[in-house]
Amino acid sequence: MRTELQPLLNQIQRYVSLTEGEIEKLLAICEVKTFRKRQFLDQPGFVSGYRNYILKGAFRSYFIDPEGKEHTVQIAIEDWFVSDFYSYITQTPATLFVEAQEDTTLVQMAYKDIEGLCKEIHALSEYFRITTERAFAFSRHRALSGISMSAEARYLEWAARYPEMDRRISQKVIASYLGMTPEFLSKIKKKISSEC
Amino acid sequence: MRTELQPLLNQIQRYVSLTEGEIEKLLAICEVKTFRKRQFLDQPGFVSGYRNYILKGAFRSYFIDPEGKEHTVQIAIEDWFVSDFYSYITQTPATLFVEAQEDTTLVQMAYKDIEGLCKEIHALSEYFRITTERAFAFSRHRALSGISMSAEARYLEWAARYPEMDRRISQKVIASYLGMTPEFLSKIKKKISSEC
DNA sequence: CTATTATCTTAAACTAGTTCAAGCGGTTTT
DNA sequence: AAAACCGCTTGAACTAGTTTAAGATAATAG
Repeated sequence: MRTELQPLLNQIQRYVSLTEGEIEKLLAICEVKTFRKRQFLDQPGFVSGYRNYILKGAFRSYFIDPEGKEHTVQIAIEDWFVSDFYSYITQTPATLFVEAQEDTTLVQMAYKDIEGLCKEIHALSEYFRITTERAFAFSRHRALSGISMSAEARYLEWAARYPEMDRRISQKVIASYLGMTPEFLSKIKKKISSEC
Repeated sequence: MRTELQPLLNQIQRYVSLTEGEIEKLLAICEVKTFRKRQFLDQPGFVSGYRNYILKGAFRSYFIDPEGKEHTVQIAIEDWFVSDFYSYITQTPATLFVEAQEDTTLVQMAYKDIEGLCKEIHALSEYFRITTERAFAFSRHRALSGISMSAEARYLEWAARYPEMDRRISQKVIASYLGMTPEFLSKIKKKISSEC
């Protein structure tokens, strides 16, 4: 077996158990790919064809609004799935850029292969049902707790929760992820460091 | 068969097909309940026990932030599912109020019954997998397209998309759903009506 | 039908965060 | 080693949306 795929199998088997035969079928649709820093995984105009599970590295997804401003939608490192999920689910052209922030290795599973296997393997369908329900619930929950927070509180909470990302990702990207200007984040960091 | 449950079956069979036996098992876990205007379906401190599918009426879910302000999270009418989804999924006490906006009839399916049936019936697991994936993708997509919009643009787009809700739901609730003060929404509506 | 309470409107003062602009180090390209 | 570029900082002017407050209108209970 390709041991490099073990992290993906571990992730899935945290939620469901697969038989030997099912594991084999799953591994058969997996492909490992590498991306260089600044390379795009998805980009506007192209349909997002894969679910991508990060083995090593970091990605971010972002879009550019009508006034030309960048908005970072997701920051993903090891053990996260990343893509323009709307494009993947609807199989229509992407609106997001999904860009490597470091040299990255990931596992790709094609849309049709996943859909086929979900129809065939009940446990896999359950894996995606359960994890997507959880991801949906958590994402809403997080969005809500952010709603009544100041920009400073949002940054402090996020940095405490994802110190690894705070270290590896540029301040400009973090600001656009947290919904503020880089200038304002700079001011916040100055204030924080002067306070303690 | 209980014909009042037909809308729910239609909704499910838009995505998957169920055998006669599967339909029977599903209907066996469904209960129809009615709520009076202003009655709570979920509230902070109590675990959300059901998936609720609205047959007739309207609900909204909201929370109260540390400064005492209400934020409406979801507005739901006929054919929508409604609950404190985070509480339902994690089976921990709710943080949201889910309150009837009109006298409402809905179908309730208990958490344990659903989880049991999803393990048993592959098609049902697929129904929830597919619809949750879509709901997740669409909710992110909508959140993004709202990000770079003014309060006025958000209201105009929302009202054009959900005219029915715009008619039935109070302006105060709509404002808190769209993330602005009722005063500001009032100004927007005045401006709109003076423009055309 | 009347009293009460909630919703909607309007306007003036206010603020969190943006925009613009300029300068500073570091790093990639030539 | 220069040139061009990128990310970070700093400050002053600005604005979309909030806050506060008070009056007008509508809904609901008794």
